[in-house]
Amino acid sequence: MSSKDGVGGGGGDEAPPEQLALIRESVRRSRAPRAKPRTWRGAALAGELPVARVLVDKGVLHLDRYFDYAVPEELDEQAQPGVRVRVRFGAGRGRVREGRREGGGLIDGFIVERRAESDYSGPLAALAQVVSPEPVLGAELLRLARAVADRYAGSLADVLQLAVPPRSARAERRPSPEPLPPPQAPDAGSWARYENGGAYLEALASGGAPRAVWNALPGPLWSEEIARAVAATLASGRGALVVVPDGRAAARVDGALTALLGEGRHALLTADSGPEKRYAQWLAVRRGSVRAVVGTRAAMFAPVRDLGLVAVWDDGDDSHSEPHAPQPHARDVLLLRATLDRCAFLLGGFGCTVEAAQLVENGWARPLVAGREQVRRAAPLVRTVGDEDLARDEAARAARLPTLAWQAAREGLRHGPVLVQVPRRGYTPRMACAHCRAPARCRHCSGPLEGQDGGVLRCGWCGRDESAWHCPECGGFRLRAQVVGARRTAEELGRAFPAVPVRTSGREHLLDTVPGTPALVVSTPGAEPVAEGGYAAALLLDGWAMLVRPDLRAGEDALRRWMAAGALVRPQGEGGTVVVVAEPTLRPVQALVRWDPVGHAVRELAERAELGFPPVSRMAAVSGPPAAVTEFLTAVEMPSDAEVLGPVPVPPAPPGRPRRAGAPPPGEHWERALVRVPPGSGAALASALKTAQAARMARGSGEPVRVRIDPPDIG
DNA sequence: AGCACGCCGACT
DNA sequence: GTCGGCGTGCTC
Repeated sequence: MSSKDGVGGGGGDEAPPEQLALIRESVRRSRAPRAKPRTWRGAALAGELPVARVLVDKGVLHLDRYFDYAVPEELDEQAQPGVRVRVRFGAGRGRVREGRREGGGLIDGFIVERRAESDYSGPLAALAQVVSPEPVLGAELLRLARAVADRYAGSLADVLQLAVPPRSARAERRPSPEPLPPPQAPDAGSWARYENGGAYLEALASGGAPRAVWNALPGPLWSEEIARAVAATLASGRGALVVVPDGRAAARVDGALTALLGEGRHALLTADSGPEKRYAQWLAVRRGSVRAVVGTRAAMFAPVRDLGLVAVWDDGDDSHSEPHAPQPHARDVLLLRATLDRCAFLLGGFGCTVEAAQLVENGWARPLVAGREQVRRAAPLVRTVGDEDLARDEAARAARLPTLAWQAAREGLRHGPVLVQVPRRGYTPRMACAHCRAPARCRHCSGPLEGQDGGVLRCGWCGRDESAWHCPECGGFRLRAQVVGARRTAEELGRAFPAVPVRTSGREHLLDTVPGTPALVVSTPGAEPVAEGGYAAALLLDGWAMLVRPDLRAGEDALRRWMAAGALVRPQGEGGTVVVVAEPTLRPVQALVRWDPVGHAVRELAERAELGFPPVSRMAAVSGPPAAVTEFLTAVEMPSDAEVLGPVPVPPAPPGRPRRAGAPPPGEHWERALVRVPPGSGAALASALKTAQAARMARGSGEPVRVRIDPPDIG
């Protein structure tokens, strides 16, 4: 602001449009049932549809509704539905100073509609500014965001923050490329290996909306198969959207799409590109220049024109879960999109989540699977090393590597690279009973006990020393380190096979691919590089450690990670072998041996239905200080069939790692209650929680509680 | 969250 | 009278 603007306050012609005088008194007296935007003196308003319905960009729940603003004549043309605007939004009826009304500060928003009248019975403030004429929030995206907000008991503004990227003026100025005409429909290619693969592609190409849960055969062809599904959809004249868990998977699908369709027909939306480039890509999609998108979870909202197909790859990967409020899951967002847009749906992976099995079970989607013969042809041979084998195995106790694994590695190294999967450190509790392998927990806070240099145990959460541990399960008093990290495993293997190069891939040092020459590749789950020509063998070490987590998903998750590694191994017919160090009687281990993730998920689903666990019933977690949680729960008008479990104390967050939403701040005691409803009452539960939360926020009373629909980590 | 409104007690 | 305490409720 220059100094001359500050004196006298008489901006005259140059006054911004919102600073128009309001005859305040007359408005207050009359309380007309319909606000006429004409209550603004001297304001020349838009001739037609002078009211703009605006979504104010504040995430707070009690502001989760639209506000009407008057459209000044000079903004008439630009103030179209979907554009970003700035409006005055503030308390009370505003101060009137020097004949000029000043509301609160300027805040951002989106125009959602232009109307002839407002049903607000008060004077309307005028739009302050149209930020840009680019209509970024279309009707379909708005409808989707609304559905996601409802489903997750969150606010529309929060969802839009995830769905609409921040503006970059430079990216908007750049014209998007001319759209290319639809490509030819591809042939079935490797989809022919699946029972209904060809039919699925044909349905896509002819404009249909088939919904499928696809259990992908092991091997590298999955990304090409996704590309074919996209191409078939494009051939029908519609758009397609693919969401994958990480940048590496996105790059693979991107490569497959480029190979199949050439450049220019699809956009890659990942976090790797900077904000400006990202927005430019997003705009190209919104403008219809690009009809297909592949990306990581933020791409789930990509405004693809005339959507014909949504696809998710590996929905069990937790990076599909958005960490920002209201924490929607890509699978469920795409499920909503498929329903709202009546488009095709493809949920694929090497494993099979319980949610995926449920979609098939309740008839919403159909299975897209290969026959057993094809599975046998593509899958590696899986062998197990259980406790009995280990007990007999003197060598294993000395070198930590069971004889069978040793042999498989040596044999494999004669033909190519060998993958060694080691659970990530910190993924599991660190010490366990040497006898029954129950994780050793702190008797005060249930945190994981860690070995100290001096031999004394210390709790990883509360820091208390433990000098007299004994196992509460079996009474044993000897401990063993649970998991040996990737680095030490690599060192040990390096000594064991001195002639072979050892490479490691982990969160820090991600290897993308390794050559097909003999090498030991030590990797944590999810970081496995792809080997040229496939691995000759894979050793899945400390498999039991992945299964002892006190989590509903431990079994499903372990199986998913094993299968992801096993899928990189050559087929059995080419000598591909997987050795998993885990009890062969356990259900996930058996499913791996038979390479039958769907059967595992179906059985798991039946069990969850029986026990009333998600996803068969819907759950919500309410966490916060004990008094606040109790108070909140009594305030919620629960659906009649809701059931409250708990509350129980929430263990404090492990120090060092960033605190997750739902965990108490350091030094505070929190509790968490779970609310459970049977199938069909999920929407009612979300709505009840949202209403109660809104009322609570509006009053600003007491300490805040956190509400999360579908909490991922219920023990 | 801010912030104004308004209904009560103590003051010039 | 009227100044200002903070409890309540609104924000177009």
